[in-house]
Amino acid sequence: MPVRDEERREGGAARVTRRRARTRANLLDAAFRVFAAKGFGRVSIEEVCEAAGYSRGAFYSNFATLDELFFALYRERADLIADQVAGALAVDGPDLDVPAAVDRVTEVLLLDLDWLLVKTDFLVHAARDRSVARTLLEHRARLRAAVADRLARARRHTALPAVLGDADGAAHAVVAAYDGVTTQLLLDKDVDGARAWLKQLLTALLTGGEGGPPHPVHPVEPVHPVHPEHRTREN
Amino acid sequence: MPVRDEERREGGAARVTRRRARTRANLLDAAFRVFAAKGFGRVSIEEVCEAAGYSRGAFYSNFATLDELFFALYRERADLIADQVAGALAVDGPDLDVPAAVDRVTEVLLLDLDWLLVKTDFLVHAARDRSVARTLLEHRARLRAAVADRLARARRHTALPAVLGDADGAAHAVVAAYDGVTTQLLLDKDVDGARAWLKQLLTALLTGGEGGPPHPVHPVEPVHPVHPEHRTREN
DNA sequence: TGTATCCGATACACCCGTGTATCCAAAGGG
DNA sequence: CCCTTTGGATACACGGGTGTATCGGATACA
Repeated sequence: MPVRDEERREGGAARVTRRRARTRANLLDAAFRVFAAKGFGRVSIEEVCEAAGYSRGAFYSNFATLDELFFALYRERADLIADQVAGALAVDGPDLDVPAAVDRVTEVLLLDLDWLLVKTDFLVHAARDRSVARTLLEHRARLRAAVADRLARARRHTALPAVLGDADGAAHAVVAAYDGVTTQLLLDKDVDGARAWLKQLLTALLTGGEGGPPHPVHPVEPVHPVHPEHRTREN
Repeated sequence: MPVRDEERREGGAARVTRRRARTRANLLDAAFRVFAAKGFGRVSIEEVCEAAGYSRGAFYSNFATLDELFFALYRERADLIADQVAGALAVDGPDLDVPAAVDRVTEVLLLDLDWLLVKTDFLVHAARDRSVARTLLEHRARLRAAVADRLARARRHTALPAVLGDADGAAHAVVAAYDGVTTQLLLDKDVDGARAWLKQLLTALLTGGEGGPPHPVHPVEPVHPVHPEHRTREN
């Protein structure tokens, strides 16, 4: 039987490790592609292996189950994005330029449609598994905390609307807006529109209705004039 | 081979129909339960039939594929809810009491966690199928139109914040808020908290920061003091 | 370079779900 | 009340994915 990571040589680090790490990464990459294309629920272990150019032996040598791989995949990418967001929030000095920060964060969050697909699959998965849900909630809490922290430090400049409560409440609102825009984006696939719309929403929430965006892009538009193939006029 | 609905007797309506309608309804009901419990991706035709107390023959006599059933199921329930929302919006006279309407709509939208689960599954499904996505977008557009219409008629009383644009923009924002809150709700399962939070968000969006809710319930709370078994303190 | 170790490929047995074809019983019309 | 039509059950053949055990080649260290 293959050994997997548990209980390697006690003395020190594993011995081979290099090849192993590569194939593990390859499997994760392939899985991402396949999951994005067909959805977690419709994917078999074989498909992942085939896409990665390995046989099932390689898979079982690195993961016990497809769920485990999915979890690892999510963790990896989610951490990566969390870092990017943190970076986008940290650019300014000690004080915060809200609209600029909103722009930067929006850019990062709505970058890759495939990631949003996979992330949503993972949400659905977590919604039915308490332990998975817990870790997902922790991730979100971390992100939210970063936002809240940043908002709190900027508070003296632009006062937040009272209805949202403190900075933490505002951070919750930011996340909710992000999730809401994501949902729509998954359906109409209009990334640019979603970005514009998210910026607008965040501005509305954080400034309490003042300071509309410089570009009066058709605010919320049903029509999608952007690149993709053909679009329905009814969104 | 089973016949299915296509091309029944030309002269008039089908002949038996009664039994058929019952079993179809039963299948849909059972499917809803099973989908909610395990997720669309992890459900087989057999499981649905077993849950409904039928054999696979019954299924293939009523549906061609599991996707078809899923689609029918979604349509049915979504229409039902759309009606309820329309009802909740129509209660007031010609003019609108915004906070009251927000309460009623919130109550309807966040009623059944199982429905939210299934709905999200359907979203994931639609995100990868253009035609399915189109019909889902139409549903959403209808709902949004109802909201926008209602908001437009109430505009003279409470002016909407300018950043959102017209009533249609505001309606978009309402939907986004709903979706965002739903996402969080799927993870923490705190229906009451989600309701309160949605009300608050909508109020913030529609009144532009004025008129906080009468109950100063812990605005956005991480801690969930409500009924369910045991909760993590970190949400 | 030799060699012990590890990793991934291959082969096998198995189960589960699918789809179709056939058949029996229930339902409704006359 | 009979008889035609219809709906759902049963039987069958099949494909595909799973998990495990075994084996040969690659890899890192001395």
